[in-house]
Amino acid sequence: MTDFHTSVNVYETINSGQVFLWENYKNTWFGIDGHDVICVKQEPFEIITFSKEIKDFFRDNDNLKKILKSISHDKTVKKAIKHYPGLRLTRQEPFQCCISFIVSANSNIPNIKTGLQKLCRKFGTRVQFKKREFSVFPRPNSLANATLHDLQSCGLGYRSKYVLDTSRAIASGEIDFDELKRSDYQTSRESLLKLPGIGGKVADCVMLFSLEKLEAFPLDTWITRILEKYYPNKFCMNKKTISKNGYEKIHQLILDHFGNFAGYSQQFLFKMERDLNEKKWL
DNA sequence: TACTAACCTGTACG
DNA sequence: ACGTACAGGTTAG
Repeated sequence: MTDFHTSVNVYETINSGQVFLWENYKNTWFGIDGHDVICVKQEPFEIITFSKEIKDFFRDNDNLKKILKSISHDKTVKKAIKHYPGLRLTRQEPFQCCISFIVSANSNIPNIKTGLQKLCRKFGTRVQFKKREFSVFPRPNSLANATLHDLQSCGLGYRSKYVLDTSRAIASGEIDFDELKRSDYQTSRESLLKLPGIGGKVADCVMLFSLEKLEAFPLDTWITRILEKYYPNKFCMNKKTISKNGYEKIHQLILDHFGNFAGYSQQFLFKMERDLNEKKWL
């Protein structure tokens, strides 16, 4: 806890596929987190929010020592941790996280970022912070009352309909993120899967990055590739696309191997393999 | 139940 | 140049 700030690597964490609405100016990172803006400096470490709220966006209260020990059960994870010792999971505002990963489906990071920025500029309120102007993320109501046409104009493609209908479900109270935070993994997952545009992978992202479910392990194309490459035959990843039932079966095997903090191991593995393949971040 | 194609939209390759 | 493939998946059949 006391030496946390010297151990987190802001650059690595921002550039690990968890967040999209972050910009770097000189030695400072600015990020949109729901209706708030966060400003982070690495050296010396400093984190300030527009709302003046204290946020542990980098999850400084996690017992990292215990968690890293818990997930260090094979040489691949150990290597990834050694390579990215400052990589952390983030604790994000759930609505933005939810919409972000719906938008991320079958897309790429530059596209996702552009689409989300357009959403903010069109539907979010503008604020001044540190002599800069930001458009924060729209509230559920704003998107729920948007027209499909306006969402389309943000370049979201066929995901526009998903964003609209999911926003409506959240604005109406049909889905309550605070409740999902208190629920267990399975209950939370089943609720999320009812929303349009949310399948197993997106549900895991939302749960891992914003609903306190550290056992969530998003199974995307990269992780699938990683499991085939480094854990041959261990997780039965012989298929190109994972069926709904297959997803749950594999997740159980994942928990058996990586443990209850499997989500952390996913982040280290994902970061390592994407860098190895020189994929773009923010 | 298990598997496939279709899907908006940029951008990276050939 | 200009077409084609592909990108953090989900959904409808």
